[in-house]
Amino acid sequence: MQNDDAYVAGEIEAKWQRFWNENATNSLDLDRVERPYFNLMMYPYPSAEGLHVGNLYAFTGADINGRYQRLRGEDVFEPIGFDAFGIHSENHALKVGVHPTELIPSNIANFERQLRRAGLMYDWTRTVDTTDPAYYRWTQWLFLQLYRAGLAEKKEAPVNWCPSCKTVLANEQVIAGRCERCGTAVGQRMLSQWFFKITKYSDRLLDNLEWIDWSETTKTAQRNWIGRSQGARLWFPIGKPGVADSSTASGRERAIEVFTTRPDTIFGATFLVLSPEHPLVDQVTTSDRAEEVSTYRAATAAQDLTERRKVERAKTGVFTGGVALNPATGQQIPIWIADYVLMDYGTGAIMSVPAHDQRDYEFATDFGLPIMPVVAPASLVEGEGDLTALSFDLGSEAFLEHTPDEILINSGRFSGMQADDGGQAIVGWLAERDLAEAAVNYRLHDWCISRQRYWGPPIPIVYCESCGTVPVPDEDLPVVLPYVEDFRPDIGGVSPLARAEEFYRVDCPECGGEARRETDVSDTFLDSAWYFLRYPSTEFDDRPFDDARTRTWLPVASYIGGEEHSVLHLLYSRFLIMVLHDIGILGFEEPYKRFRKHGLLIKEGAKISKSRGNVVLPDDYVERYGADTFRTYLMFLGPYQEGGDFRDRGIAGPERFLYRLWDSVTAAAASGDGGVEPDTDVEKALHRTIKRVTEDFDSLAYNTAIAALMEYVNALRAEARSPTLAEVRPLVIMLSPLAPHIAEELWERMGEEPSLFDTARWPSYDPALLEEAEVDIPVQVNGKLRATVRVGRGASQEVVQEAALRDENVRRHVESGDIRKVIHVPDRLINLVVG
RNA sequence: GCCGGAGUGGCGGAACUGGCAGACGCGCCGGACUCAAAAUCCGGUGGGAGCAAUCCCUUGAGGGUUCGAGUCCCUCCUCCGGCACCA
Repeated sequence: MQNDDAYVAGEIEAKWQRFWNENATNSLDLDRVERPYFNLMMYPYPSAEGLHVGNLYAFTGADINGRYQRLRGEDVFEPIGFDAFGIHSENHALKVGVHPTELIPSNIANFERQLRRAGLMYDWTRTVDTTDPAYYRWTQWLFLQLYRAGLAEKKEAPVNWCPSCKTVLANEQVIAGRCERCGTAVGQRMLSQWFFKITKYSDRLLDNLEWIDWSETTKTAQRNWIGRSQGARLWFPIGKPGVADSSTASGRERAIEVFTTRPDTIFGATFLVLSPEHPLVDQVTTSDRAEEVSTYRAATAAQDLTERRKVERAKTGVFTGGVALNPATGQQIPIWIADYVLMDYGTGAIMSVPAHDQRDYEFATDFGLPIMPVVAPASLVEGEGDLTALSFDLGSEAFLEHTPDEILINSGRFSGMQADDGGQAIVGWLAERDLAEAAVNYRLHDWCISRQRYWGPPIPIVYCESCGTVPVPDEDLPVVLPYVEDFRPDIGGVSPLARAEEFYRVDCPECGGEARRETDVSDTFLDSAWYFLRYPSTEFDDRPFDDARTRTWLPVASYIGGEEHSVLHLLYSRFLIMVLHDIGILGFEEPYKRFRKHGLLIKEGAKISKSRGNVVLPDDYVERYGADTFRTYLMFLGPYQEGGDFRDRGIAGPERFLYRLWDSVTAAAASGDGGVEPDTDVEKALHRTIKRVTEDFDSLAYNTAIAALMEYVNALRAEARSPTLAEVRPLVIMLSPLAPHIAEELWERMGEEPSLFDTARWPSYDPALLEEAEVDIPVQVNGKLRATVRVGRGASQEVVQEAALRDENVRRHVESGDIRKVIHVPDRLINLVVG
């Protein structure tokens, strides 16, 4: 039989989406708010394929938080935008042969359609599109802010070069030696590029992690990326064989600087190794070794970066013929070059301590260099007389333990000291001759932001013969990206814009003379480093962000996004906001008050990817089951912050749940509250549910929140009567963040004023109702469960024990001996220990 | 190698500060409705022994702490993520 009142998702969802649009339900007056709550989610790259189920998973979880906070009385601002510049978009445009200026608008339109259909609470009056000149004008302005603050500089440096994308990449965009975008092995080139000096902020980026409220895994990833190492810089004077004298050696002139985390091992440094690219190589190389050295350097230069950085590879290297003085021992030690020493970490040179570094050990073994242990466990050298001339057998590898109970040996007057203390003492001692200082080294590099590509904001700089590097004046912004027919990248490392003469030929803003524009564009990650600042100020075209608006809405209250951006976007935007804070533009230095990563969605145990052919298209599911069911299903799959496994069959659960809930609520709407006595059991169940759902929503535990709602609906259905409105009204409110359309419809059918999100308030629970008058106490005998007894809440041990001993099964197990001990946890458990 | 996170039924996953392991859902089995099927509804469902009451086993493996361990400690294995010839 056809039920007129049946739940038809498609119709209901269309109805409420229309309602939200017509009534501007999801827009708010940003200047008239009491409790601003900026609910941010990572804006998508608008791909041609359309919205990915992973996008929707991310957005839905964030949207639920936004709707929940709104019901709790927050003034929630939930915007969305499009990260439409960048290599990703451009590569796709190249592939399909359509100009990005045509492609992007249609992709964005498609995304918007899909997002609207999915029932997200976006304020569509405030979107951001990074390719809009009204937006990137301010991206360029930000570049100039950094330039003026001395934090942007152009320098010749070895940079990562992707031969397929034909552009440089930031370190953060090189994953395991390969291009983040296309997977091609990345090489190195010396090019003149614009860098942002993010390394100046290393310590602050690290230190603030202590107090910001972020997912712990994301913080860890950032810590690893910044890679702070505590140690020392040491200088090894370059010596001519037979000439230099350790007793007089001092100062840093003509010395090789190394960084080490283990200055305590310097007495064991038996040779130095320079990176083949090191600038002092020519200086130390003797004429008889010159040919071999240059051959080796050429071979290294020709090598693939991925290949070079493989740990398992056998060590190679050559002797330069040069020697240096070990400033601690006074001995001459040979200087080698080897490609296992990297120019882009530390100083590009190392002191080699083969006894206590596995790499150095292998190198020394292969090339017959001396190995001298200088650190030993205290237990090993106990009772030995002269620690200054002691050795021990290393076996076939370096001794690396580095525990507090190790002492120095073979280390002159430092022998016998605890290793770390000794290290400090040695640094102090060498510092007297200006040959050492305590130092910190970072893995983090300056952020290379130049891209030799087309699809990005032109870097707003002009080069003039007489004035040099000249920033484009603010009033001349934006430097509009010109339409060029042929936007293909150039193998020679020049931007496509370098072929557009009408673009780059320009008068110098200072002297009016002939000048040339910078033809590189900036990295997409600069666009996304600040987009959230723009959302509250989209209507202002004379400023990037309005002061008052920014004070009201920022920093962001809640940010939710994928972990893949732990070290790219999230690090860059923290850096940028710190800079803007320091130059007095912003009043805060961390952009996101709370950040939570969402998990990864997989399908039937496998990663979702195009190559696997298991891509899930949200449109199909939304069409078939409705957005509400699909949203609920996605959130039910597993803990939101850990991800879930998408299985087609599973969607039946949430689907049935919504049908049953619909039936219960429409039945209540039909019968009303009249004539039914309040049922204390149902009431208690309701209050328990409110507590659980509230706590779960606070911690983004949507899967268990849904389970709690299911249990409550099951409890309602177990009653012989129809539920009352009082029993279902809070249920509908709690459901609404998950399934907003059906909730609106039921809210209206219950006689309430739409929109629910304006007229409803999140329910509260009465703690008194959570407490049962009687509780079931598990009874254990020797830790094994033997019965449960029902006693009054707060019953004493005597009462519980007596009740327990009335149970036949318990008596049987106690019979065997005396009760020696009783563990009673009030209202929880009793354990009789029988011996 | 270093740093994080995780291993629980046939499956996805629950379990607060150490206190009834397996919530909720999928699937499966049985029943009702139906000429039949789908849908829906009701009941069952970790493994083993037993007619049953009940008992034994069970949270990656092995030890330990405890009256009591999925949860804490030690050793190990596997998987996922980050970093990685990083000095």
